[in-house]
Amino acid sequence: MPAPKSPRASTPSAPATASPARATIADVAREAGVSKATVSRFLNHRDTLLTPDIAARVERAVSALGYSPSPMAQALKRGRSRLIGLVVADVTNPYSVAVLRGAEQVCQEAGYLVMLFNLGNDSGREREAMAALASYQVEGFILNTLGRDPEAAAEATRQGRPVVLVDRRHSGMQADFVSLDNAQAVQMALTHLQAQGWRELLYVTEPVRGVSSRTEREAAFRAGCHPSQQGEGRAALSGQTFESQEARPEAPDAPVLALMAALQALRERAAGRPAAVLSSNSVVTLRLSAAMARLGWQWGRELGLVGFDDTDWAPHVGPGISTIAQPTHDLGRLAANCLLERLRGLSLAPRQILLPGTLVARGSSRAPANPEALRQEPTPP
Amino acid sequence: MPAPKSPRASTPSAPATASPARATIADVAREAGVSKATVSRFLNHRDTLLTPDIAARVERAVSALGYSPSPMAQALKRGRSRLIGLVVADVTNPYSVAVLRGAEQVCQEAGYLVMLFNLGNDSGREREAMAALASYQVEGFILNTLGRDPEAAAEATRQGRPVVLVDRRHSGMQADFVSLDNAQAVQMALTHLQAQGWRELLYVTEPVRGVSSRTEREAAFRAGCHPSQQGEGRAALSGQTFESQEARPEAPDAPVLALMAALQALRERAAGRPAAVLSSNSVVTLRLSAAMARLGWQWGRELGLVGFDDTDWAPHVGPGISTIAQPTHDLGRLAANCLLERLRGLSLAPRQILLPGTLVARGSSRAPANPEALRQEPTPP
DNA sequence: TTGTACGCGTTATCAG
DNA sequence: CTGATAACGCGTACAA
Repeated sequence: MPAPKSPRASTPSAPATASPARATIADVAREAGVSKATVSRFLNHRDTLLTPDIAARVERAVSALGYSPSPMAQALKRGRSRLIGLVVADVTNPYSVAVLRGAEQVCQEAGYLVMLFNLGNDSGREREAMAALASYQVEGFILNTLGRDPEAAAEATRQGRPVVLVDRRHSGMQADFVSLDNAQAVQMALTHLQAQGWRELLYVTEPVRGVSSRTEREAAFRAGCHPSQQGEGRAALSGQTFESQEARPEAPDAPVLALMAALQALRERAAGRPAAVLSSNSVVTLRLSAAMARLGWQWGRELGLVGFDDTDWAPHVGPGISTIAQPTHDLGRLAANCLLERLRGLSLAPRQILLPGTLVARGSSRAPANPEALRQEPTPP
Repeated sequence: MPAPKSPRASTPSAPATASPARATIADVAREAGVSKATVSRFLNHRDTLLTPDIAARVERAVSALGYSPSPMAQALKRGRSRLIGLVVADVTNPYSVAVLRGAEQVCQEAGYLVMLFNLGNDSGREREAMAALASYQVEGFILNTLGRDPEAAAEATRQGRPVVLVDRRHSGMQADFVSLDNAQAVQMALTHLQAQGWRELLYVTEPVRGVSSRTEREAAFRAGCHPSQQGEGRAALSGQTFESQEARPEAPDAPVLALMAALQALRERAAGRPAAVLSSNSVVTLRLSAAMARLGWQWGRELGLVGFDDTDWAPHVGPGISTIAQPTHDLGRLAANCLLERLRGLSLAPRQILLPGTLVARGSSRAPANPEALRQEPTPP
């Protein structure tokens, strides 16, 4: 048996002590005394029977050299890269992180790796992100972006790679969609607030700007609140919507000031009836809390509160913040699974997967001290 | 001028309406009527002068076809993949996310993409993570892991790829290290607590288990607190350390119960002198807050608190939680920059970059009601 | 059943 | 200055 030639002998200038660079399929073939094709078959088409003798030799060589095929070369050859592109509007958002976690887990289990692209809230770069990811031959996309870049939709379909949308729909895009059931969630929150005796409501959201989840939540709120019917005898909720501005560098607390004004207006409108706020996500909830602190008010006393997103700090702010918990981890897992199914060839019309939220009741929405509203009939006549 | 041949004409079975798949360098060459080599040179070696005529033709062809080279093929050819591997112990940790953000930003600006691998707190998979990333030819690693997998260090040096460690050192690993200056940060917190009049201290940390940042912080705490010198006339701080257990599924609130006991012991030990807690990170801070709530105690009243990590919710818990803010974003940016410098060929001994923390004083550490301790001399004789 | 030869998209080398 | 050619590591028709 001939002594195996030293690997990488082709470059004479390389020092003999060079790191034992990755073994290639050729190395394995040489070591096992077979052809590259045989090694390749052994790895990819185990069903095609090989002579037990040969198979054993290859197997031994593979483990001896610690060989594993180069995904790069594989991708080049067969187009499949075992890579998933994940584009996120803002990694700072705990929601996005949870999705990332779920998706990454599923992908890893399936032998895929996730390439992350963070937009850093610069939604204009969505197309750029997809192009960058695509250049690495990612096999599909999971998009948790604002969905406001029309070019992104075009880019996706043009590339012909499957796409799964998480939380935000993209107008012109044919794709699976995974999200919280926003209508159900809002309705659940409203029912809870009403049952607790809160009557006058304010929905606080970031600027809607066509972002689907924001639109849906606001619409559900409007539908659930009979606006300004406070004259009637029914125990109906009345409510309004307020768009909290983004924080701008020049006037960092302008949004808080605006929020304070809105909260004061809310209580005036309520005219003694218990008033509460529904917050569209955890960022808004924090901003609201800042406004409350500046006003010297406390959740559950001057105002009630239910907020989207059950963060880990929610129990510890004020009397505990009541939240709508999203099954974020499952959303991420489902998104990844959808994508993997498509990659396995599943060809269905775009699916919609809507998961219900859960209400976590805490102090911020407990029955208000003023029992006035409770004298009303809870059920319509 | 001949009509350009339809791309991908080689496969007759492909439908004519197939998506216009990425243009290759061959397409450009054909379009421009030059050789592939010329196109390649035009792109990579602009310094090598080309005939203006030819250069113009190539340029036109490139933009006409919207050509951009395939990083995959480039990686295959030259080993460099323009990929950075980022391994994170736990994406759920806001600290890790901040690092991720900073690093990703710098990498993107430099034309690199980040491949993320989340360990999900399973530190045993560190080696696996690095191997997976390495198979995609990542050019270097940023590691924010526990640093307890000795094989990981071996793997890294064996691969000969540059590594930057963030926040946690790895014992046997030759690598740049970027982190908060833990000694400075702890000392700063202790000085603040002492100045505010807190005398008996407890340091609460997750189990140290050889994790470098935990070790360093605990050591700094011990050094800054003269343990149990309460008999002396000096206004020295005395303190102890407590390791908060991990939450286990069977007994989810066992850690909180243990914490409650520890806090009660602390106050007994203090015997009337103001007692405060230093928390090793935001997760521990939250657990501490849970214990406080169960005890019916409030930060800044029954106990003082300073906690590592200035999260966005810190101002809104209780009277506001005093924190040690880490320059997380800069840490991420610096880590990435270190790596990029190494990739550009910088060959220096491993560097250590320690950034100072900032104290954000809030209600939880304001001077305690009991002014007893304030009568002591603030400066030693 | 196994080996040979080619091509995936690039880049580097060597002629011309 | 430019073009042909080989090679990177791998998978797969095709031939043996």
